Amino acid sequence: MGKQNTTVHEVAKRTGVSIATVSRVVRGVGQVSPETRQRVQEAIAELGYRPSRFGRALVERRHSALGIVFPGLAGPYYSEVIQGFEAEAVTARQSVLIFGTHLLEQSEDQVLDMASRVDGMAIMGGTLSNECVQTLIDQEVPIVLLARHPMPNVPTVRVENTQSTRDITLHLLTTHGYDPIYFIGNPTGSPDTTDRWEGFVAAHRQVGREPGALIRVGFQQADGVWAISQILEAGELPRAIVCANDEIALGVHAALTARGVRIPEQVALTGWDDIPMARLIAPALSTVCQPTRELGSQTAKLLLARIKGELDEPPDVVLPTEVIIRQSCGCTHEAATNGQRSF
Amino acid sequence: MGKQNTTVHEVAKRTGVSIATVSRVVRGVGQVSPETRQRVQEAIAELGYRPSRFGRALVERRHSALGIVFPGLAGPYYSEVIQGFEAEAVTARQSVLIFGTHLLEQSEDQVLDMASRVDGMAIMGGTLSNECVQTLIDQEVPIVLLARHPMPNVPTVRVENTQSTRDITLHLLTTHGYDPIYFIGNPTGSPDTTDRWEGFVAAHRQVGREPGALIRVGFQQADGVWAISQILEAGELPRAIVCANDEIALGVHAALTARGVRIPEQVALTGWDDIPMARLIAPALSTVCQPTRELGSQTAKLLLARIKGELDEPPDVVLPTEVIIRQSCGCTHEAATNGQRSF
DNA sequence: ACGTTTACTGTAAACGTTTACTGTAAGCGT
DNA sequence: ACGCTTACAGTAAACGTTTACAGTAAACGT
Repeated sequence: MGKQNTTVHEVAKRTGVSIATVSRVVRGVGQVSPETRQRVQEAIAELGYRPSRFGRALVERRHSALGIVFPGLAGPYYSEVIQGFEAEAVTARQSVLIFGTHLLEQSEDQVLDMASRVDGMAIMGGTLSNECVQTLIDQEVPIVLLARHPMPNVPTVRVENTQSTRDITLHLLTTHGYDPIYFIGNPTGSPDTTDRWEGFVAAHRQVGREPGALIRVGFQQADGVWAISQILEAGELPRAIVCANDEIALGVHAALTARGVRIPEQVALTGWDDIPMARLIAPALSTVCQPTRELGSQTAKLLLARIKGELDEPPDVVLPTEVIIRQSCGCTHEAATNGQRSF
Repeated sequence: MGKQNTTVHEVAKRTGVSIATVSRVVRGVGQVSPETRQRVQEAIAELGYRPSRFGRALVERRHSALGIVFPGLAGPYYSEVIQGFEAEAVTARQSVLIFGTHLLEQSEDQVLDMASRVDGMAIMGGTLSNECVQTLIDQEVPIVLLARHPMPNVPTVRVENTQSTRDITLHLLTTHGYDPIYFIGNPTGSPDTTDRWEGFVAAHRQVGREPGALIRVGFQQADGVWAISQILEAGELPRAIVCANDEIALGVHAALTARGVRIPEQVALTGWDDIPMARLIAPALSTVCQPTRELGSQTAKLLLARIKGELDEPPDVVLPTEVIIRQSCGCTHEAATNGQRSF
């Protein structure tokens, strides 16, 4: 709204009716005679009138907008989740305000600011400190946690991480007999990764082995490359690598390929997310598929219900994931399967 | 703001002062005796009062927020631009509302909606139809175009595309003598790509040759993979490939490597953007570096000036780019240079 | 002692909507 | 002709701020 020039009053004066009538025409409610409606609509068109969000929001006491705060990392995963969220919001005639923290610490103020522009917000992953989330709760901002560990009395939507990562790690350990297996990712960087690391450890315990080394890096392709250089600098390559997500795995794949290391003959590899590129590299990446889009849409649904006050007992929705076996783990093309559903 | 319970009135009543005084304390302007200030601040803390955006925005007639609409594609380029934009906005104490169109057509309504929540907006690339932009202009929404061809009377920020793409193409054509050279990307998909394709064609004309084939695909890694399968299906590989961006080049790189095609011995390759992964693949990617972050920050600066009405003649800012020669074009490590600045 | 400045605080009018309530005239059944 | 319903339209009071203006008391200079 550039200048916000025209108001109901001007439309009313021009048409010779009261502002109440104009308001009724604009919103299509109440009773207005066809000819009056017609005249008002003409005046609206001529003057280019658009109702001010200010006035409307003030009296309606709501913004008709949802917020989502996410780490702001590039990559198809985040993009997909947000699309799912938006799609659901749009059908409920709500706008979506996106805020990417870029993993910066000083973003608390900005989050609070966003809270004053929306009717409720979704908080994705470990983007915000628990104190910050608590502040939001104290201010009675309706929130739902997305891909984050639940907090008391807050609805949560996430995917099953531990069991599926345990399964895929067990696949490497027992089906293929690999040893040692490294984990690349930062378990303290996101709740999802925390759980995946836990699954990785659980698999090793289950077969009575010590978990392999943890290479603690970020979430992007470049981090995967960096991890490999770290590993090589430190000594030998492991027999297999479990990556916290596909982006890292893509970086690892590129780095290993660049150095002539053969996957999976020398080093086997798995990812997480099943992004489009996963099936396009050679060998195709064994990974875990999560319902990314549904994650977003479920979150939006819950948030909308929360705002309406329809949520009695805040649920902790855990969506199922699926281990996808391709070739990077060492399976042959024929053996590859899209089966094992976790949770 | 969940319930937006407390108002100035309650704080005022509790403290025994008028709402004007409360307002003065909150905003830190005007004269208030230290002890009154103290009492008011205590009441504010106790009641957890936070001023309502509604009321404030209504009387101040501004949102204190900037909007940015972008394609919503995954990848570090967009992420960087937005970070630059946000950084600048934050220093001007403005919030940023992000809207990703996801290249969907039906987004006009949502853009208009966003326009009613911000004081001005940046429009990135070919995300919006010209009609839609014109609607915004007609509604006197302050806008600035980002990585898009200028429109009359609208400030624009973009980077130099044509000349640098011509330069890097000429490098392949003359320094290396490659022929034929293909172009992978969609010239109608974004204004940047339009200009890059133009530079590609210009280079060929300049040496009296016909431009090689255009493989029209999207902007992501998967599109690069797909392009290679298309090319192979159609017949021979070209001697070199110019990609519209680094993401595509990464996909092409992965696809060629997977098929055992040697880069640059059999097929040389260049990208655009100089994303972090560009230098990390083997051979390192020759590309064009653009000041991504500055693109975002300049845009925000211009937008802020535009909103304040400080912009007399809307400028068309074109930021310089730089050809980065690494090894994927066929240069040896020694020959690699970070020199040739375009524009 | 008196006018003038100074420091502080309050009153009330915006800002642009929505909406409960009231008013008016026409239509209708008897 | 009379009362009752119905369809339409207007009045005015919110909603939660900011801010121009006015008011009051103390301090100060002469």
